[in-house]
Amino acid sequence: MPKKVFSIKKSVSSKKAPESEEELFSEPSETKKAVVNSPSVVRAGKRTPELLRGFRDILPDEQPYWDMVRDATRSVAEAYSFDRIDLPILEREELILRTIGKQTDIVEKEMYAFEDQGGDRVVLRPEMTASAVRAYINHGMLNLSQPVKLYYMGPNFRYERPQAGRYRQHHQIGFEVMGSEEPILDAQLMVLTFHLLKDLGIDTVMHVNSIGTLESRQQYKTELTSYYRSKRNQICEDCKRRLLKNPLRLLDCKVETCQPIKADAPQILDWLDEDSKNHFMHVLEFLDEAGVPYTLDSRLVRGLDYYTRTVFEIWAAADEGERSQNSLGGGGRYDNLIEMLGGREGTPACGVALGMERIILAMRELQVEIPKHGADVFFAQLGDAARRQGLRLFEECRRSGIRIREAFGKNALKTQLELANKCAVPYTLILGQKEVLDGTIIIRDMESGAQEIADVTKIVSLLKKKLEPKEKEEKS
RNA sequence: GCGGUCAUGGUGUAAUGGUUAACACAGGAGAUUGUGGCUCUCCUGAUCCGGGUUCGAUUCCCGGUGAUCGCCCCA
Repeated sequence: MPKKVFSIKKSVSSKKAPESEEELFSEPSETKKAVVNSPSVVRAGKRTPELLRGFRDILPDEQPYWDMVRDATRSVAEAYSFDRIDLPILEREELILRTIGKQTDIVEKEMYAFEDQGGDRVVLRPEMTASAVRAYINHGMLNLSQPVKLYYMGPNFRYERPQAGRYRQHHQIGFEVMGSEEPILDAQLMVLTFHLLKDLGIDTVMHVNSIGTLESRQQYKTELTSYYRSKRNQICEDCKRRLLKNPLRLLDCKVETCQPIKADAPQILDWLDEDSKNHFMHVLEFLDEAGVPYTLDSRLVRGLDYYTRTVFEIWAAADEGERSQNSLGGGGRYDNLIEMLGGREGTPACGVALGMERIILAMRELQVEIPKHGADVFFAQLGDAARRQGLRLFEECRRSGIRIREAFGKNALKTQLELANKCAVPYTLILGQKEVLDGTIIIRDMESGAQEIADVTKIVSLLKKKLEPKEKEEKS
């Protein structure tokens, strides 16, 4: 339930009697006058609504980073034979409840869930694996050649306390492989993740673990729980809670006093069933072969209930050893999920999800160079006649592949040349009244300042000729 | 959800219980209405919101909101 209906309310004193808001919207002329005369209320009407907490605008400045991440993702996905899928942002609440596990924080307190006008319980998706699996089942993808490999990018929503690299709306990149339990596929996910991030200038280390099947994990949980029960009076409050709610999370505790207890706790690897153990060993072998740096992390568990066997997290190598909170991504195998959602029984799958904001944060910290979109030519115009021709001339250039910039919004030639300078173009075209009458145009070499007058009808081919040698230089 | 720190133009900083809240960058206009990279002039533009203390609050106090860090959790 939304707590506040009108954002205006914030600017009006929230402590005033509730009538004050009534006054704003109701008629009585005397009180209305009084209210309108009060400066704070007058301003309140004009106040710009603020961004919702944990939400943000991605401004033009930052877009080059996003473009770079998206481009790299597409190219890696294509290379590894993943097909793009776009999934809806709104899903049935049931889908998420059956997927993530009702006990998790995500479901218990972080979901944007509500009833729509038709009475359906819906949620803004908190993650995308559930949707991908649903789509796999809905569209009968089990009839395709297996495994089905899908990738996607898009926003997710979690009502959490915002922090650096953590937002209520955040974006994820995901890769899912459905319909095969070959350990090489688990490894491939990690390999492609490693290389994707490397392409983006981030060196990473994979943290890997196996949490076995549901059955073997259950046995381990029992063991772990009884171990911690015996130490119950020595552990922190959070751990006491975890003990009841989510025992595997005990292994995540960072409290000093819990560390020795944690160190002696039973290890999940000792409780794996034979098949899982085998599977895991193969995964590690493949990783070794692929040269992906990883560390075995027997305390890595992952938050979502649907994981089985392989689980992993990706950390920036620069963050190793530091207590940076944010992994760049994580994933694992979910061999039961497809069946749990009504798909064919025993259909195995695995996947990985990466946080785009976190990737970009890491890129900024590492000062990764962003490729700039250069320009070849700037078009400067003077006077109405020139502008009229300008639109057509501009389009002609664009069509023939010349990267051209303009500033039709400016009049002064001086200003336009300043902008041309900022664009770092080698040439500027100057079209004024005189040139329009003569059917000519000026080409200015921005480096030397030399100008020549050209026939306006031949300008495109002339420019291309001038630009050619420069392109060759750039390539060599 | 809990705890710490913080909040001044678009950005980065300064200052103050008392007249026009300063500076840099960015933005806009201009330096004989047709020429950039240097320079100069002018302009736009801010004390997060609400309440309290006070003759007077941007400054002090309280509350809210937001950001940030840690915890929880997670991408």
